[in-house]
Amino acid sequence: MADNLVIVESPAKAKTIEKFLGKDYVVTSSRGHIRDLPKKGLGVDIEHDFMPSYVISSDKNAIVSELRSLAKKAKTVWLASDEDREGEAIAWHLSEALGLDTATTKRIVFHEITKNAILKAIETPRTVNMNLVNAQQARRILDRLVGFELSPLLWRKVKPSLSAGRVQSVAVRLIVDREREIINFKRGDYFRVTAVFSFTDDKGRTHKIKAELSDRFDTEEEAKNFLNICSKARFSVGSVETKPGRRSPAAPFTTSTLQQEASRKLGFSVLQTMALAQRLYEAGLITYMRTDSVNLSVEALGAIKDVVTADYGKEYHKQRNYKTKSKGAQEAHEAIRPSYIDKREINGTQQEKRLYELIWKRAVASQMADAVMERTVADIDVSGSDKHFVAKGEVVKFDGYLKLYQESSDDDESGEQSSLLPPLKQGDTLTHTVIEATQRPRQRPPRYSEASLVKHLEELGIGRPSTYAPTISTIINRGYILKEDRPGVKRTYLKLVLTGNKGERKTFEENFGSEKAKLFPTDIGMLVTDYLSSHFPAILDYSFTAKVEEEFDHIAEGKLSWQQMITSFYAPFHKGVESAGSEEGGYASSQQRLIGVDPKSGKNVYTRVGRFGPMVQIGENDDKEKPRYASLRSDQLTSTITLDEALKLFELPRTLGQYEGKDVVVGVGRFGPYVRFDSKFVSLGKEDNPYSITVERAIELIEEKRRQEREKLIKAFDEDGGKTQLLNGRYGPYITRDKVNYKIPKGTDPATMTWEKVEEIIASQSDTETKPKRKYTRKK
DNA sequence: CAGTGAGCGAGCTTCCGCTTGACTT
Repeated sequence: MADNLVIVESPAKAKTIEKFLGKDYVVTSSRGHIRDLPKKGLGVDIEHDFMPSYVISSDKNAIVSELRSLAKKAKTVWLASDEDREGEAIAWHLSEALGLDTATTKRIVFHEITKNAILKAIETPRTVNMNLVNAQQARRILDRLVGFELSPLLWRKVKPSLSAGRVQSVAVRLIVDREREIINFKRGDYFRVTAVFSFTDDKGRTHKIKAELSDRFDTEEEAKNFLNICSKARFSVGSVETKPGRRSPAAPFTTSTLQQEASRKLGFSVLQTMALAQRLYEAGLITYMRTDSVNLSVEALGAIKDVVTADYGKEYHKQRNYKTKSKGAQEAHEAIRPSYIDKREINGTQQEKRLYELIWKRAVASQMADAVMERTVADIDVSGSDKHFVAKGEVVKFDGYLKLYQESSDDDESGEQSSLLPPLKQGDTLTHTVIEATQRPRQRPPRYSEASLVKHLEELGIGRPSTYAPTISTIINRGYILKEDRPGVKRTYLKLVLTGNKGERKTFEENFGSEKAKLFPTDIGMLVTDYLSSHFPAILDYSFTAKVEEEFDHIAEGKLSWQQMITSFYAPFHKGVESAGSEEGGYASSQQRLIGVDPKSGKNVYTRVGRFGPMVQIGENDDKEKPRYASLRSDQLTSTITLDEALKLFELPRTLGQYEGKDVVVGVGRFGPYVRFDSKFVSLGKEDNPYSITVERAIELIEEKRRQEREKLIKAFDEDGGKTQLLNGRYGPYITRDKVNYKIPKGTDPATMTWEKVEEIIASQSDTETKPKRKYTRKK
């Protein structure tokens, strides 16, 4: 038996380290935190200095007992969790749970998994730093207090099962604030003027030069006037300026930048990126994927230098050390990079390969030379006008890192690639081939994508690499935001074209404002944000996390006690919760908004978020005749819905016609649009619209459902009078008996299934009573 | 399960941050 037990956080890491350390060391992992506040209840004693009660997490019992027995056998236990606040707390919880003496147990840290780093760490152990642990406790307890006092307030005031927290509530607020900016954005158009000139040089060669007017016009009139001037104008080069330029590569990936680039370049969702990266990590192909560090190990720097020098030459290599810019970074790991730089390609799925390639290129390019260019700007004067055109040219003198990799940006609207300009000099005259004034819409603020939200959260220091993806899932699951595609609208626009001295006015049509996988707030998200912002402005403040982080730092430095910090936070906070809870007037609801008059009844039409969500109402609340109500669709907002859209909601449910002597009715229910026929429901397909669906299509859906029902039963077993059945379900064939379903093991053909085989399957799946079988909870 | 637009019945929901499996009805 080995004398030494080393405990790290991740099993994959344990495997690697064990190889470095040799026979005397057993390396194992805690798999993250092992103890925490209880899942239910506050778990913090408010009356007694906020004393927390920790319990072994339910899914960690087996790991903890295994660690206990290993620890007992070892002479020395080395706590090697990550070098940050959370890692320090894990080390402390481990020593508590394993019955080790915190004051003497060896604590080691390293922020790269290389042999040198590990051996050095073993030579220089310390003990658990309780100041750092206390900073973590303060973080944990503050989050618990905020989350578990605000959430119940929302259950009472808005809706059950909602949640609020230091991170998620601010994330929602970002999206709500952005949507309001978009709603309040003043639409408008401008005219952008572009030109193609032709120029004949000394040697008689003709060149085409693209240029854009330095000013934009607000109205068609102004644009037209300018083109009129152009039709008679002379064009001459006013000035030519050539400047050298440089571009440097981006730092190697952190979690956040990986998520952004994988989203922009590969179209992956944040969740998808993390799942793929996890697989690459577990396969030993990349370093740890949840990191905020841009640092590369000395060994990696050397390996990259070798690759760059061999493949591109010495002049393409430049060693760089990057510094993190993000607030609150804790840098317990390296940047995300390939484990072996010389491994160009990997085996795996297409997606894994693409993500690996991205990581490889980014890491290698980060150690390459700047790209050097020459930028030329020529001003082209227009006689009879004080405005001028600008032509830009750029020549890459040395491509440097661009040979391998170029970072993309969120707003890739820059359009044309600039290229070389012909040799112009001051006073040269040009003739215009064509000049166009194109009507463009003014650009509104962009909606967030998952990745750009992560970027913004990181800039504000809110959330950590391990929580970006789960935070997005949470606010979607709570119904605060939606991730959606929106089709956009048809827009007609003008183009004034001047060819020679002949002017034309043309109309074009384009699809405008379509969105792909963007984040939209729901009415509930907006309501909850407004409610929390008005009652708890400090917590919804974008800088709240940054402020408390400062105090956590003081605790970590031993300058402030965690109880002191929590006490001064909690007193005013809790008072706010109490006073909000005792406020008169039941539920928080949004203001009623009058959107118009119903032409049929002459009554007012209002929108509002009510007890059951966003709705439209025709008629007054205190009318003798009860108002009519309809719920909004999930992609509509009470603040932006138009009268026409609102009235349309009252058209459902509607009867399409008759089939087999019975009514065919279409409506929208809890599970989306449906057709009701003979008291049975059939969901509409994705391509069907309940407002325009024909009776023929509805019948088609009904018949399709009937066919499925007919084919549902594969076999009923006579052995127990048909109680046990083989059925065709949504996920393929399965066995059912007494309302409990059993899956069929892979490689078993359901058609030839025997009674014995069925018994065997049921027996094998019944004794593993790890999780309760599906419960049927019906609300009435 | 397939709208509702209260007023007596239960008990639950929830935070953030560390980490991986178990397991899809």
